[in-house]
Amino acid sequence: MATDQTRTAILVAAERLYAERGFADVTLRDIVAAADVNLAAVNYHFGSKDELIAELFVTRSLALNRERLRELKAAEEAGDGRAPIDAVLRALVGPTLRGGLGPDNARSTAARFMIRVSIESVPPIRRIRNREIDHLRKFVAAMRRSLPGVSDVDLYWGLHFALAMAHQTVRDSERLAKLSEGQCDVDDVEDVIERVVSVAVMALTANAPGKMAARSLAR
Amino acid sequence: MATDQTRTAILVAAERLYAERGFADVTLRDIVAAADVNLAAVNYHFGSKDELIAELFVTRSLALNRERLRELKAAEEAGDGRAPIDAVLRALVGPTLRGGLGPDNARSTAARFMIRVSIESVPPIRRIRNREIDHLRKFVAAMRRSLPGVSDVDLYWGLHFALAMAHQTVRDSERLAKLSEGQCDVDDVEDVIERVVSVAVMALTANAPGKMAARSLAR
DNA sequence: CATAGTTTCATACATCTGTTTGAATTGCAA
DNA sequence: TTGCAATTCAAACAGATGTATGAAACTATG
Repeated sequence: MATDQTRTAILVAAERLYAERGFADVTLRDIVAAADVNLAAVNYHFGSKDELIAELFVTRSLALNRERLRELKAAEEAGDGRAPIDAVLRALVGPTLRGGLGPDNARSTAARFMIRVSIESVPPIRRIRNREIDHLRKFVAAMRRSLPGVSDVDLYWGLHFALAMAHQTVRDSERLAKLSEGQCDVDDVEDVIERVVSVAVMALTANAPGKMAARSLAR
Repeated sequence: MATDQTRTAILVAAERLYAERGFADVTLRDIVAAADVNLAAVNYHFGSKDELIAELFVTRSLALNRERLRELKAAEEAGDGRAPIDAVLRALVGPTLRGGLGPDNARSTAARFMIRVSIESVPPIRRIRNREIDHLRKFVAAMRRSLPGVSDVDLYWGLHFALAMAHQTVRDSERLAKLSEGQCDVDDVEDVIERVVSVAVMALTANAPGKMAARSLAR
């Protein structure tokens, strides 16, 4: 039995390589070299390169969604089914940021792999990725419960912007670090989370009661 | 002379294909087929595939930066060297959003190409891309003039978030459209610009006077 | 120990990639 | 028209890539 040593070694090596260098220039031979297994092992255990990628993605995708929903549920239960909006947003962007930022050795390859996925959009994944919509809808619902006065359109935009900020921060934390010459500490993960969440909260609540408040300000 | 018909045809075809399908799976043969020229033409006119990509990127990058700075200058001149913050941000994200959104036939392939670049980070481009930092610094300076009370760190984060929202909106407007079942109209470009700008303005001004206002709210 | 099933391995295969080559064609000046 | 340089073209090249094959090695069960 041996717990599928080879299979596991391939999965680990592939995820690390994809996370580091992207899908474009990681070959099967790179993977098997890193995993120290035979070239044919990938096709034997997974069928094809695409199926290997798909399995990685499905696994990580489910794990990320599970973690998000776990945090959301905890927040909603603490508030009798209605979580404060910042808690909802924290459950949405927290897992991604926690995994993707921090000192190099602290970042999970899993999270960086997921970022790659969200960036490069390789064919075997594009098909699976539609399920993400259903997952996000659950957060829209939680946001609606939290902010009954806000229109759906604004909720969608708020969620969209929150994810945008979280993603871009993980994807290109290097540019921000360079631009700010180290003044923006992207390794202080909890601070980053609070920044993203607070901006998203403002976006959602600014024009909640009176509407048009901040919007007209920006005209 | 013939104004380099072949050269131009290649550039046009390559930009369109890269914008549509990304760098990963667009081959030289795809490009020459779309441009209706001989396979060897790319190497004859550009030297290599990488140099073709680099030329496209440099051209578009300069054009985008020029347009941003033009809008910034116009705004600052209108205000005696100090533009309101929303005008600065509009100059930053406007050109990108205007080119990358709107009905299909209105989107410039140039803008979509630039989005691809910002996503996929192919080697020949990664080297050139450092100049972007210098360009962004000019906007940080303008933001500092506009909001003298805001700390540099907050300015950097504000710029970062503004670009994040703009980019993600162009990159994945499809997901937002699907999620909202068409309720979020990403084709209304000016509305999108105002949304992005207004959120970024809030992020920058919320804790400007008293500090900690919104941050503590989100705790 | 023998045997059946699983897994590993070296190797080969077909295809696709960017690039090169050298001849053919074109455009234009003398 | 002639001659020369610039451009186009078909063809080939070398290298890399994902996959397939069939023999070898291993594992565990009877």
